[in-house]
Amino acid sequence: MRKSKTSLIFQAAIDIFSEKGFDKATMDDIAARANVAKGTIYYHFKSKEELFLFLVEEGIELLREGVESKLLPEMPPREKLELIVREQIHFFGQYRDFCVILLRESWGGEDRQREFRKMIRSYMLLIEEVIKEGMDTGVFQRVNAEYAAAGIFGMISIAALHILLGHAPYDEEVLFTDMKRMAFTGLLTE
Amino acid sequence: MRKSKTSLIFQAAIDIFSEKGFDKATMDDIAARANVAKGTIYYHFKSKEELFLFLVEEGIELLREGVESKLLPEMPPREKLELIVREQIHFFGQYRDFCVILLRESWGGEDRQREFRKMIRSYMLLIEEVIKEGMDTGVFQRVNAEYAAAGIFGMISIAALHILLGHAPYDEEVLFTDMKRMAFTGLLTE
Amino acid sequence: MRKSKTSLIFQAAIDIFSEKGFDKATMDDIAARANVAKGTIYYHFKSKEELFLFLVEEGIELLREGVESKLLPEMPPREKLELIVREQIHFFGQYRDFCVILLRESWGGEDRQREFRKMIRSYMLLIEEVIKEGMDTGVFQRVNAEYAAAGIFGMISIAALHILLGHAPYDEEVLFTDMKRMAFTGLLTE
Amino acid sequence: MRKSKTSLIFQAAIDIFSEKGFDKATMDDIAARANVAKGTIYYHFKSKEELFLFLVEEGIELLREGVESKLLPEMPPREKLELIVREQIHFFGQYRDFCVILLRESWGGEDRQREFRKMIRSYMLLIEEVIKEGMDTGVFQRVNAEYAAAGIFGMISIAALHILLGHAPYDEEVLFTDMKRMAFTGLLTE
DNA sequence: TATGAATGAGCCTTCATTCAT
DNA sequence: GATGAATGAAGGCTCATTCAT
Repeated sequence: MRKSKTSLIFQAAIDIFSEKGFDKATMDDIAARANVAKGTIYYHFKSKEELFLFLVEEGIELLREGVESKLLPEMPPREKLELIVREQIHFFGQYRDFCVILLRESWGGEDRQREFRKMIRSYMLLIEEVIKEGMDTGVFQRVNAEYAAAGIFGMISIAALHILLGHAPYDEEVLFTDMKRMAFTGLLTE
Repeated sequence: MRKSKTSLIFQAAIDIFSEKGFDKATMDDIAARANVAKGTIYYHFKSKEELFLFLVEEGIELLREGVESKLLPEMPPREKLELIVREQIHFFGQYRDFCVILLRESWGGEDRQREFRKMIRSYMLLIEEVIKEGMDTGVFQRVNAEYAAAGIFGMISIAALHILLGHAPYDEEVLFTDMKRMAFTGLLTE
Repeated sequence: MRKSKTSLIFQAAIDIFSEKGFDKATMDDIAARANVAKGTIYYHFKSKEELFLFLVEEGIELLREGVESKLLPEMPPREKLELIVREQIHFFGQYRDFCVILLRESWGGEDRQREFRKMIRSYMLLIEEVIKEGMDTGVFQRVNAEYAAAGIFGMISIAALHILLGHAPYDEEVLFTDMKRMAFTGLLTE
Repeated sequence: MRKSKTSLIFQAAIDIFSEKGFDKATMDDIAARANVAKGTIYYHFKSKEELFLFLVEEGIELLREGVESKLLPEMPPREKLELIVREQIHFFGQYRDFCVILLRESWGGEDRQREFRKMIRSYMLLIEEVIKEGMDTGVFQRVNAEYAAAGIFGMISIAALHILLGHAPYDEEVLFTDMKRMAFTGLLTE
């Protein structure tokens, strides 16, 4: 038996939570998927809430670190932003279910939701820094960097989910081309 | 007695659903907020699900019609898109709670969620049409209009929500300026 | 408008109660079937219980009076019993739904159920009297007349319902022949 | 702790269901009677319906098997029928509450009721077989065996219940004597 | 470590009954 | 006489959590 119980549960939780969302998912579901007794989950995680929080934390960290590790200091801002766009699109394709969770569970006034937004914010900050750098070096126009970062994150996220949850195949290349164009030059020809 | 029970319930439902989300909201909550007996809700709406669906339908319709009625056929596409950006930003400020609901409950595989995405799609189509018109007349670059529409909708939505749920005041003018710039010319100075 | 509201409700109640039984039937069902407002029922009957009681009373009275009026004093007991058997079989065929109600709602410790059994007992007494008369004149064997009356009532009732609720057609003639034989000579050939 | 929770619940369910009938009985009632939490019932039985079905299944099986196991192939049909009459009377005395349930809940068009009638039919078939055997060997008169079986079952059932729910004591011996006489020779002296 | 039986608070929904019109 | 909107008590069922083993 290679897998520890903890990671079995973790994997099962991702499956179930993304399939059903936080509220509709039950600990029974997760236990069954992980092939452990329900009590065992409580041995490894304090509560449903904690399990969920842990899971989302890991997910966002995966996205943030994945992008951050590829952002080399010497890259020009333009290249950095291009990389972010590409990576986020790729991440959404790869972790579709997690992304559904993220977009679903981050809005509202509960502590958990505030917590999630904080995590997302830590990712947005990456974008924000790049935008600021670009503005400072004169390659980017002057905008409110926070708004712009949120906008770019949202643009990619919603477009990606729109496709992933629709019927069309998820063509990363086309999506990347269009999202890059929108972010860089906008729609106007002139 | 000015207010009909139905509209009392309707208002209370918006409050509660946006505060707690569909699953956590209870019919008791809504009844209490509306100052009616729980049974009264069921006299006017068949179920929690139906009440919710009705509410979201109305909300999206309000957004869509509000925008559509202002889009005059003779406007140039550029002006149309500008109007859309402005209106959507205004709508989010005005119906913050409803918008939280919308962004929260539209992702996932349940029928209800699929239904919501269809409604959102009907709004996105407005944007899509304008983009297509712009591409045809040569003022907009050639992109996948569906992706672009989803992207613009997402950009505005997430940026708006980001502010609305944060601590800063919701400055529509600034947000409008930046979102318009992003949509039209993108970030690059050149 | 020939029909009084009262009788409209009465008819609807028979339909609904026999279709669904006392507990599953709702006042809404009955009101809808009778094409009156729900409040109207309460104008004519004090409660669901009372409506039901009234209805069962009428039904049993119909059976009892129907039989009693045909039992002429000068008939020999044997002929009387034969008539009872025939009439009860006919009644079950004609008022199948009501008979279902009767057999369904008469057993248990509630007041209503006790009341129903009293009504049934008033019918059984007809049978009991005939049996006693037959024993007195020597044409019937000596048995506990009360038990025998209950037995005959049950034999016909259950056999009739068995057929009526099964798939076979309700052949009154065959049933009558067999029930009469069982009651008069039993199964033994000798 | 001798009693398993399951059998505690089972016993409580018999009590409550026979006291109040299927519809009026509540899971709260049963839980209270069994001294378990309501959730515990649902841990052992999927639903109220299933609990009830299980209970009735067991009961009829008890009756059927009890009788069947005593019916030796070499017995003459007359002796077999006598045994059936005796056993059924005994069973009704012993499981009065269950018998109330049975007679109460078997009539109507719901699936559950149809299911119950099927179970009862399996018992009636025992009687039917004996009657057919008797007709074949010439000791019983020729009748519709199905009707006759239903009739005998009903005769005993209703007579037994009539006594059990009345005020008189349940004298099995007298009842047996009379029911046997009715089944074998009928009421006529000649 | 791991289990799974047991718990009980909480939720959606139904429906007999009332009452202002 | 008649209506139907409104009520609120009650019931079936779910599920996160606990705990004895």
